[in-house]
Amino acid sequence: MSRSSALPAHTGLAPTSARGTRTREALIQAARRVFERDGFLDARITDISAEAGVAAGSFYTYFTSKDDAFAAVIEQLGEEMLHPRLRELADRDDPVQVIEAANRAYLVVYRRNAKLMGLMEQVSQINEDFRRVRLGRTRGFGRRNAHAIARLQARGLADPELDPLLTAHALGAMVSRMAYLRYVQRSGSASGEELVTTLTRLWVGALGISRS
Amino acid sequence: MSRSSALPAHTGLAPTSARGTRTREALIQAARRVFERDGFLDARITDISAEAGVAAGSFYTYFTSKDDAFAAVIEQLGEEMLHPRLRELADRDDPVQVIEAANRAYLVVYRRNAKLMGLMEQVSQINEDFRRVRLGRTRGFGRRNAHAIARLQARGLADPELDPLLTAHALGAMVSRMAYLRYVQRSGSASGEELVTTLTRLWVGALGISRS
Amino acid sequence: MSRSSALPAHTGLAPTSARGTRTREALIQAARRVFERDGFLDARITDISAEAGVAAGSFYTYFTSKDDAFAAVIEQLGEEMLHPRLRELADRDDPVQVIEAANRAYLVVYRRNAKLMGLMEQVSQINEDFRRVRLGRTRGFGRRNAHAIARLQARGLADPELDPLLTAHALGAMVSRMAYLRYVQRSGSASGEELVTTLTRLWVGALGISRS
Amino acid sequence: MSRSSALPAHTGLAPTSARGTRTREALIQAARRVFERDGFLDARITDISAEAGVAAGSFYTYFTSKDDAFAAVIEQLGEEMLHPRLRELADRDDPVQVIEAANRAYLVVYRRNAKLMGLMEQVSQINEDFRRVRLGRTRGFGRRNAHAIARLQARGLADPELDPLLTAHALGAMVSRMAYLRYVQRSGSASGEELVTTLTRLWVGALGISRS
DNA sequence: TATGAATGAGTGTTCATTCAT
DNA sequence: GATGAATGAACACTCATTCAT
Repeated sequence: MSRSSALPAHTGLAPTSARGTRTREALIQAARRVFERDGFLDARITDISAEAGVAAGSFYTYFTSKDDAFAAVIEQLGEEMLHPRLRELADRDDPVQVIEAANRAYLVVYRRNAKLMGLMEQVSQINEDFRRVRLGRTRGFGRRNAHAIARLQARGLADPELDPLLTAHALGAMVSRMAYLRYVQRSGSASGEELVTTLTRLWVGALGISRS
Repeated sequence: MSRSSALPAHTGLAPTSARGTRTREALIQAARRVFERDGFLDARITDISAEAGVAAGSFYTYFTSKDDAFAAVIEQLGEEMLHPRLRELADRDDPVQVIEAANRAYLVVYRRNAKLMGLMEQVSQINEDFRRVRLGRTRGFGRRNAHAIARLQARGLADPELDPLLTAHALGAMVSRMAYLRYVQRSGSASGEELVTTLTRLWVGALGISRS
Repeated sequence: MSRSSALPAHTGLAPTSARGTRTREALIQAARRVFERDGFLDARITDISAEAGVAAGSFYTYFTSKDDAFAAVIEQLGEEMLHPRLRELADRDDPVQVIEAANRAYLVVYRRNAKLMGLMEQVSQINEDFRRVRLGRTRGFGRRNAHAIARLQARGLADPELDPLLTAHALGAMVSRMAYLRYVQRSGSASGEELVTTLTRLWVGALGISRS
Repeated sequence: MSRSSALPAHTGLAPTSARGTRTREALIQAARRVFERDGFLDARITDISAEAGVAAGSFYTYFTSKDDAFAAVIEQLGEEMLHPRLRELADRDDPVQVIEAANRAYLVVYRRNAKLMGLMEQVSQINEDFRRVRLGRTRGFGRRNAHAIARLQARGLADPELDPLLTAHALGAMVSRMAYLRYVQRSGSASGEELVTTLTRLWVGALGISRS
């Protein structure tokens, strides 16, 4: 999935000179700082320009709007880290270990990018384009995890009664929401390992995986 | 729990006359319609006044701000319906039935108030006060459900290894997020009963409740 | 000079009942308090009504506007106390004593009504009507004092070269401005007696009255 | 005395380009015209912008508020011309000539800037900051003139009984108030020279300077 | 490319005043 | 007379976006 189809269209100039590349990069970094500091709504274009050390007008040399700049910031995150994924759930692997590894990896990355994840959450509620993009990603991850769950069912390792897609969405939502509550809202005092342990145990139980 | 402790302070006049009560009520209904139609950010005070059939200034007779009006709209929801709750988990009841009833009740109410629930989600991302209020409620429900889970553990019906509070939060988050995705984002095509069935099965499995 | 010709026309109802008289009086007292507390510009009609313990609309039963209410407040002062006046400068009196008595009397009254005098100063700068009224009074006092000065000149007691009217205005302005600076602006630390002594000495010297 | 200590803080941008300087200057001139025409309270920001031939928003590029713009207008006056001052009262000079020169100079400047002086008077009654600034200036001039009077006393030329500071304030107030009445309020018909003659004679007599 | 001044549409908010009850 | 809810004109101010230099 190319970025251009996933995120709001970017129509600012693609920098051709080294100087341009530098300015653009400075603006993206500045935008990230300002967004994280003030939130998306309160972030002003002039603040971003000032933070980047360029004139107000220069912003529009590289971005068409605040949304556009936000898209550029988000792009850095990479889509891979936006959802927990049961990678490489090879048939010979221990599913519990795979689940635990996926949850741990997700939480670690989430925590490291907590400010930005919170921003994503915020902007998704404000901007229709981002909401759509985000929903698309959520569905994609749901499908992939659903596939992994179906494999577990086929191997007789998971509760065959469960709808794989609904289950994948529900368990994914559980993990990402807990990460949001803990690392963005700073709710609770659980350590990362406590979260991993509990969430994994919930996954395993929910999927009906026997702990042999 | 008194409203004043749960929602941002309201400082507009409390109407003393019947006419005032009527106008205030008309404004709240109008605000709800405008919020649901345009979203919180795009809702304009004048639109609300116009929708209520009163002069622009009359809005300020009853509300101090858009936030204040939103709080009045939300108040109608009542806190009880904002989270799934394991009510009356009496020791003699079948826990599976209790869980299923709680999930069903929650999803039904959520669906009926989907627009408003989506607004809550949005405003919580925009307004610090609402975010705080919401987080407080989430924690309250978490504590209560944690208590119910601990009871199940004490009765030997639920996995004793699980941390009751984390578990309560995680499973609650799973349900509310699925409701949000299905009824606000309109993602997927699952029926309400399919959601109830799957979510309940996930709860039961996750908690390690044996289906006798 | 009748009040009605000197102050902005009052068109509110003249109260006919005892109850009406009481309400009107309460509003005047409330207006004075609010004006003194908030200044003329920041005083709101509703504040005055509230301070008087009546409904907002009742204000207009007795006054047509904020200006009108202010006029009613000012009326209490009486015009006599607004300027220093050389009263009873009988030919047989010692002019120095007369001047000193006039200055002392003025300063004492000014000090007692300092808040209101400051308001007068303020409103005169804001409201054309009051400015005119005030200027008319100033001129009236100037004429009367000019007459007294001319009498002193005729008796060979005052510098015959001085223009009586200009002199009367100038010395009057000196006293009233000092009172304003000291009691409204709270500038300086001079006592009332120090002011009287110095101002009187300045008058006497300025008029060329020999201290026999 | 730096401007920043004397006038309310200015927080608008300082123009860096020639164009900006021109626009700012145009706005100040426009503000002066509008203030003089409509008075401070009735002057609207949009009128000032329109008068300057710029867009409404441009006002805020250079000023933060109406107060701020007024401060910029006033700055042009310069503090020197705001009060009569006994300059260069060298010991060998004839004090009467010095006093007369000071009064004449003050009245001439006052008359030339009468509209603005009236505005100062008005705004000082409305705006706390300006009131304070103005009072500070009044005190400064009072101190300087008090010093000059003390020198005259030391030389045996002025009444030694007079308190120099009170006297300086009183005589200064007399002159500035007469200028206000004559040139702002347009009271009376005295010519400038008549004012100078009378005021100087009053000063000289009040100070007890013998006309040798 | 960079600059930064200029633009101007868009809306919240106040509060004196009116008037139905 | 008293009430207090309703009115609506009026204006300041922001800030994304443009564009001449």
